[in-house]
Amino acid sequence: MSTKTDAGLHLTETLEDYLEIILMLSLQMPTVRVRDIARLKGVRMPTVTWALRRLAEKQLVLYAAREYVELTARGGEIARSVAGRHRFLSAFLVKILGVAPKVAEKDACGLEHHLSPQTLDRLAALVEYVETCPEVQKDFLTRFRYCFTQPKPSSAACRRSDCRTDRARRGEDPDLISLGTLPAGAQGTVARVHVSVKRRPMLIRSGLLPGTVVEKVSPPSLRRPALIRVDGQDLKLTAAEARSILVARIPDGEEKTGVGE
Amino acid sequence: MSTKTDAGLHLTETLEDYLEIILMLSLQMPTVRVRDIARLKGVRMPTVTWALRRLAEKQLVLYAAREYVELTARGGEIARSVAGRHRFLSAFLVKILGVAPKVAEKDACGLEHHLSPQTLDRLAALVEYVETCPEVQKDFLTRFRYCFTQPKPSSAACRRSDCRTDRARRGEDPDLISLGTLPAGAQGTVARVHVSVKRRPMLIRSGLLPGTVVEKVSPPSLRRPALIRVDGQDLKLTAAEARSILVARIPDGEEKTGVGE
DNA sequence: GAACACTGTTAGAGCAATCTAACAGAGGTT
DNA sequence: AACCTCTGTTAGATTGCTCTAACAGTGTTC
Ligand SMILES: [Mn+2]
Ligand SMILES: [Mn+2]
Ligand SMILES: [Mn+2]
Ligand SMILES: [Mn+2]
Repeated sequence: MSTKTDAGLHLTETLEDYLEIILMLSLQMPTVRVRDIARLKGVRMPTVTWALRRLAEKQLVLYAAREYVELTARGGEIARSVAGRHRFLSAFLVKILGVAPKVAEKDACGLEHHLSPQTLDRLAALVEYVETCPEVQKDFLTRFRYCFTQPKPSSAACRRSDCRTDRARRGEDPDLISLGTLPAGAQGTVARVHVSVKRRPMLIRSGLLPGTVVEKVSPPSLRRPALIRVDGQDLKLTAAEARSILVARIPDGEEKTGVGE
Repeated sequence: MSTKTDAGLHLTETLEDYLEIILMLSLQMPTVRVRDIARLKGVRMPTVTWALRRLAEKQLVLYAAREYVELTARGGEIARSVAGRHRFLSAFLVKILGVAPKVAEKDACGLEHHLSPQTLDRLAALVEYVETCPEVQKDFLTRFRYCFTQPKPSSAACRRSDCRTDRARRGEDPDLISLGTLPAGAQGTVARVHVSVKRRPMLIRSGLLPGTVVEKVSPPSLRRPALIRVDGQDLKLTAAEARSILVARIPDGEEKTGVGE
């Protein structure tokens, strides 16, 4: 029964968070006080007073000075929607991706304000798919963890004749090639960063994300460090890292220019 | 070679966006002008002047009044990192989730500022896994689309003896039960919202996300509309919808209270 | 009943990010 | 030389969100 009175109501991240917090508190305690909101949000009380006035103006809370705070029907609707996205995202990060709960909690609370209905729907679909489709579900997550939680990239755990990553590293995959063997001047799009769990986040942060176009600068070698260029930035990799990063080679003549629109 | 001079540099979303835009422009044109930044960001020129001064203070751009703008080494590093997240997220939304490119573009630009390194790493891992692991990859995305793009929930496309969703709807799955047959007063966690592509986003937005605890209010029936409660909010479903929403039943005595921390 | 503790509001300030209006420089036109 | 156009800056106002300092109400304690 979502009344279509949405007309031009733009809530800022901050105000959405206040609504979410008021909902949380109203489920935990009989009455919601300014003090509790302030504590949970990590701000001072006058700031909460300010926010409550804004929310009351927009008819999202019932608020009179010095009285308890209550969500209106509309406010509760929005609060539940924000809280729902928060809970869902947090669960997705922890249960599917394996992010640490505390980090997931914080990220979820930042991300929750930037998901369009369509993206939310599709992300929910992915989770439903992974968790209910038998062909995928049998051990989708188990294998995921198995392949991405090994401390060392070439640990025996992942040495399987049917593992595409390993086959590519042995040069047996027609479509993937390691950065070690990619010729100088050639380009590829990153497909797999199969390095130690320790070093991975650092490389990821340097821009080695799946789909990123990289150019090999140094000549191919399995023994020597490799120099590559990603988004116009030079990056030096150890020989082992270069061997463990797999790319889909871009044919000569179809070179891409970094960040292009 | 990321110098660890990160010490206490908190960039706001806005300033990150300016850096990203300056990088884009510097790759498209020989010199970056205030005018172009303003146009791309959708703001007026004085606003850009203001932003450039802030960025220059933080040593992220080289900027002198009336001169062309350039990223410093540090500024370029951050800009590439933001642009990388943007590109990656956008590709994830479009290529994996199937979100419309325009929507994906906008969402990505909002989400890019709220991903911790760990979450980014794990999300990248998921993409690498889906795209390179043969057991999963063979037709992971094909099946995903196949199961979630059908206009009608019970279209023949998804009627397969081994499809868990269909088995559950026929009452043959031990762990999943439809909201139609869930008894009054019983609780379950949403596992699958298998309704028409048209109606799905509306239900999703009403809070029917995977993992959400719902309570059945009306008695079980395959023919009559169902009344359920999600996060303390009542929701009415058509009989067909109720039959197509599958939940994992929560045993009596282990009831959960909505949003709890 | 006076002192104290706790909660919450008011007043006033500051920073981030945006706008409009007005002005300044630089080049091209007549 | 005078004028026009394009670009960019300055100045000043505005909105959102936060703070501190001071004050007000309410209840507890001695
Ligand atoms: Mn939030
Ligand atoms: Mn939140
Ligand atoms: Mn952005
Ligand atoms: Mn962006």
